[in-house]
Amino acid sequence: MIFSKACEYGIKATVFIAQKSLNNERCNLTDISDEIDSPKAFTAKILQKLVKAGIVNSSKGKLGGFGINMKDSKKIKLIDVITAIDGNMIEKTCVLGLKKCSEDHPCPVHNQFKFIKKDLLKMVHKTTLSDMSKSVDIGLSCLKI
Amino acid sequence: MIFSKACEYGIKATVFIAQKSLNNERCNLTDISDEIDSPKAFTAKILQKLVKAGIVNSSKGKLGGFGINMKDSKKIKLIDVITAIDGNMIEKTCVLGLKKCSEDHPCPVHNQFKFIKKDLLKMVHKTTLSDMSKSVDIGLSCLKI
DNA sequence: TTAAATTAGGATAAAATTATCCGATTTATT
DNA sequence: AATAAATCGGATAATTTTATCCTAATTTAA
Ligand code: SF4
Ligand code: SF4
Repeated sequence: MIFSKACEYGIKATVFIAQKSLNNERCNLTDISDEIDSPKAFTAKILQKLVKAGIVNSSKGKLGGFGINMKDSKKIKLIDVITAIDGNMIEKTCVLGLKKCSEDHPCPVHNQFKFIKKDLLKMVHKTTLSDMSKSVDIGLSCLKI
Repeated sequence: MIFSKACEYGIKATVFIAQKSLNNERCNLTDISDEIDSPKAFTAKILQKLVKAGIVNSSKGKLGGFGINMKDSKKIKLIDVITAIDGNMIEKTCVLGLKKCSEDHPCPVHNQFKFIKKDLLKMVHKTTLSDMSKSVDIGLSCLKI
């Protein structure tokens, strides 16, 4: 609901990598899928997308793994991760999925729903990777179970 | 996003049937899938669910079709239609899909998201079939294109 | 230089969702 | 009674999403 499974994993993975990067630790695929409780091979595919989108960096070989630039994690917003994986459908698609959606061509729930959508978009544009990873780091929130 | 395709069709179909019932007209499958622009056979399956859930009534044979009791349409809420088709996942599942979700076991976006979820639930519990169908009936909203 | 550990990427499989098909049943009309 | 129009319901197909497998390429360390 709202996000695809791939996107859920992507968000959790990104937050976990960012959290590790807080303490200058790199992490590998096994760490990640263990910590966020996700299928390993599938998570690998998602990480590739995030690397291509420039959200996380990766390195091969022994001591390789994934990381996120500390400076970046303050600039990267939740919406960036979502867009990298699910595309921009969160911006354009909506409850009843009309082809054409606007104020003068609304579906029967548009006026009720538009405020919720606005809040949702505001939230994902505001929340940073840094916010989320710090919250996990100090034990205020969890990534699995 | 948010609702499955089946649920989108279900909501639109229900609203259309309710609108027709406003003018004491019954409608058949062909009318419905034409008016909401949905695949006919798939829509038939969804209508069966709605009939079983007691949201719409159906009759077979010539002059058969679907209808909604006028009195009912004031009592039937959007949440009832959603639950009939998608089950109650809208109530229990959430953005990052943790297995256990609560105030003392939150994911990193729980505190931002909980208000949005609350608003969404409030909305679907408040909005009636009558509200939606009247809005379509007087041309304030549309079910396709 | 060899071995081990890692990401990258293509091919494929499994599962879930969406969609179609067809025969059975019901009902009104002729 | 026959016919036509409608829903019902089971079987199946197509598509999309989720998940796995395997090989290649890269990098470190022994
Ligand atoms: S709520 Fe508004 S934007 Fe969303 S589908 Fe309905 S008309 Fe379109
Ligand atoms: S937002 Fe709250 S309820 Fe939803 S997955 Fe996160 S912790 Fe669970």
